[in-house]
Amino acid sequence: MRNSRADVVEAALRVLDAHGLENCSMRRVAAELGVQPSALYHHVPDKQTLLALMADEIVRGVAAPGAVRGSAPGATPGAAPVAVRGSKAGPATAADLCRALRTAMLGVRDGADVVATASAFRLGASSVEAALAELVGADGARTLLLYTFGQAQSAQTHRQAAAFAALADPSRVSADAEAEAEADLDASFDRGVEIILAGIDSLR
Amino acid sequence: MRNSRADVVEAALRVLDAHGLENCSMRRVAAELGVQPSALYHHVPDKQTLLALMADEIVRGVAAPGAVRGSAPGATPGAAPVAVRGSKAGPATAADLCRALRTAMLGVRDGADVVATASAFRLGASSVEAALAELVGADGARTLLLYTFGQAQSAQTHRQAAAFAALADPSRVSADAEAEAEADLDASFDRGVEIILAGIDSLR
DNA sequence: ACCTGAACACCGTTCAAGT
DNA sequence: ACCTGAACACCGTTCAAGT
Repeated sequence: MRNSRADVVEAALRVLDAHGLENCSMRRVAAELGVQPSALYHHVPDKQTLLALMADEIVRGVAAPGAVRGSAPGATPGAAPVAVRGSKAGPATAADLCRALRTAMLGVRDGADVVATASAFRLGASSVEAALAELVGADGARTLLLYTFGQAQSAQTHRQAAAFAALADPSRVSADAEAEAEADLDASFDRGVEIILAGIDSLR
Repeated sequence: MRNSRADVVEAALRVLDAHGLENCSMRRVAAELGVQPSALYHHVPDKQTLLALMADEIVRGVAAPGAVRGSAPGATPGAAPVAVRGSKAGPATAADLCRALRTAMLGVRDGADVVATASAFRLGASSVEAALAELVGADGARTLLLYTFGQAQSAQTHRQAAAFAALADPSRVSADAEAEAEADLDASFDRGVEIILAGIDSLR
């Protein structure tokens, strides 16, 4: 047995993070595994399904202080495992969950696009939605979730544009300015979450 | 003079609406115009730019009860012109603007994806953002806008999944059920906007 | 079960050349 | 200015055949 489905998803995430969604082709994933393109179709029916599996992997582990779904204790092979802030079995807040989801999506190149495209209809991030719903109700959960998607996508697109601009003109790009822009994006996200939470409270 | 840049954008939007983003290739757009693929590069530097122009066209006219930017009075050739509700020169509310933006994106197949991908960094929908900011402030505007993006994308993805399911099994799909699902999505969107507006008010 | 090799019908983009 | 024709380096997916 040479490769498993998990190997394929892992390799695909490596290619995604290194080369972006645009260049994350079946052929490149196959090359990453040292295998012919056609071999992938033994593990996965098509590219769309592979993208959905990648999205699941990116988002996996976000909604879980204690009650995870199906992950073996030691084996977390995919993207960086994201811990919910203050995850000492303490009750995570809705804001924590949203931040963790955002961090997970921003942790892989084009991760927000992959998750937004693949997961919105097939659930995917639905364990997060369920956790949020328990804290703030169904409507609030959905609002927070969709805002988080939109903001992550926007932040990631901004990031790429900045990277592209830096490539074209490296004259006046400091690491400081980059970090500052990133901090602005983070702060903007937090303010949005604050607004939504205030709205949920005031309508309760 | 055979074709203008506007002709190319128009043709591309026709192909998009008919065949979806996945099949909206430069070669198909060229075929739609009865021209060789290479001819497009006389009007547009690359596909990414064409997508950005399409996004602008989809969103054009949304933020405009009176003060439009650059559209000649009679000529609106692109996608369906979207009027803001109660657009009798009356002051559009923030909710109206968000609904109009959503309607514009949902009006073209995969429109939300095109706008979200192409416009987030290059502004694009920024005239809408400016109009919203005047009504609810910068943070509120951004929150509403990103929520609207996320919700429209999710709604559109749902729609496609439903269409796909109907193709696979047309046995029990009523037009009623379809309309009902659509109405649910609309209502869910409105509740999200309500929450955000309440949050903006309560933090003011 | 897992993979190779070859093929099919496509892509975006470039570039010389025509009118 | 606008377009053609040909080419280059790619795609996703299928399918017979190997082990």
